[in-house]
Amino acid sequence: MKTGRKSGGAVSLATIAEAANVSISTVSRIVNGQTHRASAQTAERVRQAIEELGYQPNQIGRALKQGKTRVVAMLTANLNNPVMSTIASATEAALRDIGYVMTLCDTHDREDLQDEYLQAMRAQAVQGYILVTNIRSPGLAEIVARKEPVVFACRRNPYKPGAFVGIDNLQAGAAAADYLWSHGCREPAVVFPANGSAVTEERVAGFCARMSALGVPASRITKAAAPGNFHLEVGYAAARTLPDGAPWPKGMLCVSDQIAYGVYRCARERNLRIPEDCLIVSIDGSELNSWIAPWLKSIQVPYRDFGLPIVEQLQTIWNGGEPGEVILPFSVD
Amino acid sequence: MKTGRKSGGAVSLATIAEAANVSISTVSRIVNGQTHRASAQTAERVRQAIEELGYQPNQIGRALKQGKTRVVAMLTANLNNPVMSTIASATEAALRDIGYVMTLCDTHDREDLQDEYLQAMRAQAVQGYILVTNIRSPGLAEIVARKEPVVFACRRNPYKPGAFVGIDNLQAGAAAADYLWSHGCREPAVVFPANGSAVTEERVAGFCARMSALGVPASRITKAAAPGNFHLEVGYAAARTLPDGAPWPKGMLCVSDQIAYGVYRCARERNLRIPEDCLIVSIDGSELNSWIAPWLKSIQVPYRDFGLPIVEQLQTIWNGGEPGEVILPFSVD
DNA sequence: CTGAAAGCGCTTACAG
DNA sequence: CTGAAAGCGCTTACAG
Repeated sequence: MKTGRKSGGAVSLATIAEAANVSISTVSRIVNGQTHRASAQTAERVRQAIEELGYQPNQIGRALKQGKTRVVAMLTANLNNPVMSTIASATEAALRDIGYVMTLCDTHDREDLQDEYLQAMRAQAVQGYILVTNIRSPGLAEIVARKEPVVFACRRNPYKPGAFVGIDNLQAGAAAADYLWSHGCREPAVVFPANGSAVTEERVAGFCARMSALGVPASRITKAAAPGNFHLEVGYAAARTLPDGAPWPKGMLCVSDQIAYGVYRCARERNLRIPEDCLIVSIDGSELNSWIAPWLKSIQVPYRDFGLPIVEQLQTIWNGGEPGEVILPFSVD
Repeated sequence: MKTGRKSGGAVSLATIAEAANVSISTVSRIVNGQTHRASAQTAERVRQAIEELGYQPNQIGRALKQGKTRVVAMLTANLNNPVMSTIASATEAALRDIGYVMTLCDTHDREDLQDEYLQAMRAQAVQGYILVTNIRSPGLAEIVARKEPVVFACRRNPYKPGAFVGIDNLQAGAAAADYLWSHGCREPAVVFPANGSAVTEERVAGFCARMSALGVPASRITKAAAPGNFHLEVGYAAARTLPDGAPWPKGMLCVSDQIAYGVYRCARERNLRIPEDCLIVSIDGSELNSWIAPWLKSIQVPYRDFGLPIVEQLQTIWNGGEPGEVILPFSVD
């Protein structure tokens, strides 16, 4: 009886087959749970060999044959933003539950990096793409045109309607307006990125529309904006456009938590007390706020709950279905 | 002349070979840059076909043949911790620069999840593992025993010496002691996880040793600890063990930024002013501090610089070398 | 119940 | 300079 194992070689189906004195086909079937297609004896012998030799199926071989890698790529604009890392870890857990692995790429909001990763992931033959806060890019356009399975989170597919998980940003902006209004604020400000995405634009629009409905015309809303991709710096720079010396508006919407943090820094530099001098509302609801940003009122977006619907959308696409939009509820308190 | 492409099939080497009327071998060589091994004409014809048909090499086929996937797995305890996400994004960039892809897994500091991911990554035939803040687990012990390429960051390999990237935690603790001492603190406190890792233990030990050398005996150092994995909550719970009503120590080392945030919450609840009532020093130096935690003095660990040495260690291992420890400098201001 | 064979996409001696 | 062939580890009709 041979040792059943080439020295140095990894443990493969062939190793097990030899050890258990059966064909590769038989081992394969048993490994894949088609245990009833073999005699109890054979199955047992194979199981023993697997146990003894510590066999684990090589997914590369499997992937090549089946054309399915069980790998999904997530591209995100900035891992250091808690919004992204929360979505990432939630999605990863949901994928793991269905036996998939997630590869995570940080595009730094750069078109060239987004395309580079898209291409690298394609070369890895991933089975799907998840774009969290995408930007337009030739590579993305191509992926969409090729009808690859792709789900968008936070920001919609910029090229055509399709799978999306997010919140109603207009409503979130409106909720911020309600909150400030109910706290007596009649001349609010709104802080946002000058060259912002649809997301921030909608939040601003929803805010202004609701304020208007409440009797506060757009002319009485101070707009503070600044260019840039990184919201911390955008918030800071935007706040600095408010006249120094003059009092700030009594209430303010910052379109993201990070923007609010940036504004806070500026407020500190100007010796303003938050929230006494200016009530700041933002949208995101990062977990960290309750620990170190108690001065911030942040509308909670359930990013942790994005994972499941994202994966469900992916499955819908894989099954040939037509994915739609999943709009999750935010909460104000 | 045929169309050169099976309908529905993906573009493979064979597609290109047929289109350019050469053998698969030839296309393969050209794709891999062995362009001098073909005539200029042939090379040109192949290049054209590749261009026209949009061919991209399938890494799965390549991986199966070569036994190299160009994928590396990173396992991290908690993606939501900025420390981890910073290391992750830095490492990913460094890997990308050498043509590798990184898969990121969040173990939530759980032994079972760590092992599950280790196994999944092995099945994906990754070429190496990077463990950021590992914990002991049977699967990890096995990986180490099998001598798989593995690099540890922050926490050392618990099973034997080897590749490691981190800082000198004893010295960092000592630096914190110096800082508090130089600010007049003679009866400090130290806050840490009760069942902490070697990292936090060393920081505490370094702190106490230096304090002792400065003439502050261990008996005059208040120890506040609490169990748990999540430092925010650990810090909060530990701070609550300090007697309410009584004044806090004038200075305090929190072994991580997150611990400090937890302590801060408790301080707020007790109407203490930070840093006026208690000067808090921590170790990590997260970027966010300057924005929303100006009250915190944090010793900076250059997590962003971990990426390169981590990748270099991996390369050393791949090349059969003996990796050592890379100890990076922290900075106090 | 079981096995031989083809083939997924690629690389790599080897032969010409 | 170029191609035929073997083989990486797996799955899957197909035949017995």
